[in-house]
Amino acid sequence: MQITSKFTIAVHVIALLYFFQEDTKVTSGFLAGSVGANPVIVRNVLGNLKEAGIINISQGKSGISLARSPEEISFYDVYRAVGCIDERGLFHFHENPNIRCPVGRNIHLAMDEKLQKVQDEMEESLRRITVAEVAEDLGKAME
Amino acid sequence: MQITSKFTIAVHVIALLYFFQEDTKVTSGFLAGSVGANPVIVRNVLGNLKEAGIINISQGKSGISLARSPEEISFYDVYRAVGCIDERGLFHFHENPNIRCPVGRNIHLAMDEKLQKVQDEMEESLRRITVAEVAEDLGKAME
DNA sequence: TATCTTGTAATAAAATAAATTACAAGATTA
DNA sequence: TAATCTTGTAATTTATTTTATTACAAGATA
Repeated sequence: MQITSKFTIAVHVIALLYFFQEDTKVTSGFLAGSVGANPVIVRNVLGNLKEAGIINISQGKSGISLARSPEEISFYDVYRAVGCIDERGLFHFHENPNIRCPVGRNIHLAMDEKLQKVQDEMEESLRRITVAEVAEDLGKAME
Repeated sequence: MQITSKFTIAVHVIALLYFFQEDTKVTSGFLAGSVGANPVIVRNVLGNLKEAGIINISQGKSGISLARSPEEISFYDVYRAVGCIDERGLFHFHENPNIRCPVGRNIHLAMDEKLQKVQDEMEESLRRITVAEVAEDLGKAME
């Protein structure tokens, strides 16, 4: 299992905006060209990012742009925006434990809190990284 | 995306062994009955756990049993044993960034280390939880 | 008004996960 | 030793999820 590529696509898109929004009218086609994914996928990601208040979308000459600076965009913000994880959580619990078995009847209860903690800590890790750090590394590599 | 249910199945199986191995000849059929999954799925999980040195498998009257105590089995041990995450890692990187774009060319490099750190920290969280804690909570719930 | 772009629905294709069927081989025990 | 039970595993199918594609209406601009 893996976290959907919508997440890395979104970070890639934000980095593109950071480097190109000043000089270029950025469109979904331009972004899709660098990402190497279908423009509709990119447009969906863009819709998610807009809804989360991370970017502005305009069909006019201003094009697509960042709504806030990369320092203010954490990996967690992006991960939430693109809906990496739904209400079912990070772990997939097997569906049909036998309730006539004392272990089967209680295993969900006994594990849920622990699995939630792992997920919470993972999300905490994502909060500690910002897109600014990616932009910085990109800046160095692009020199 | 979600981590495969093989993980929760494996923890469930280990808990069953803890509570039943003394009194019962535990077979894959017995385990599958409590888990509510196909016996072949359970047998595959059992094979993984055996390979990791977590359980013993015998076709004789001793049946399937724990090779070490629940205190010595962390969630990480189980997660590794059942191969939740392959060499590609927790995050799915989009496959075709455009190498003619300076951002597309370097985005992988700029993100990899950060994503790896998130994964490492998630695995560290898994190391801090043992199956003994699950067994303890089960014991309480089963009273 | 002609053109470009976004938003979105509907499908389709690809990848992954889980279930199922089938059966050979190991171990037991009667 | 023969009959039975169980594991290990391959092959196949089904279900689910992810990604791509096609199509087009509607917004914005020049």
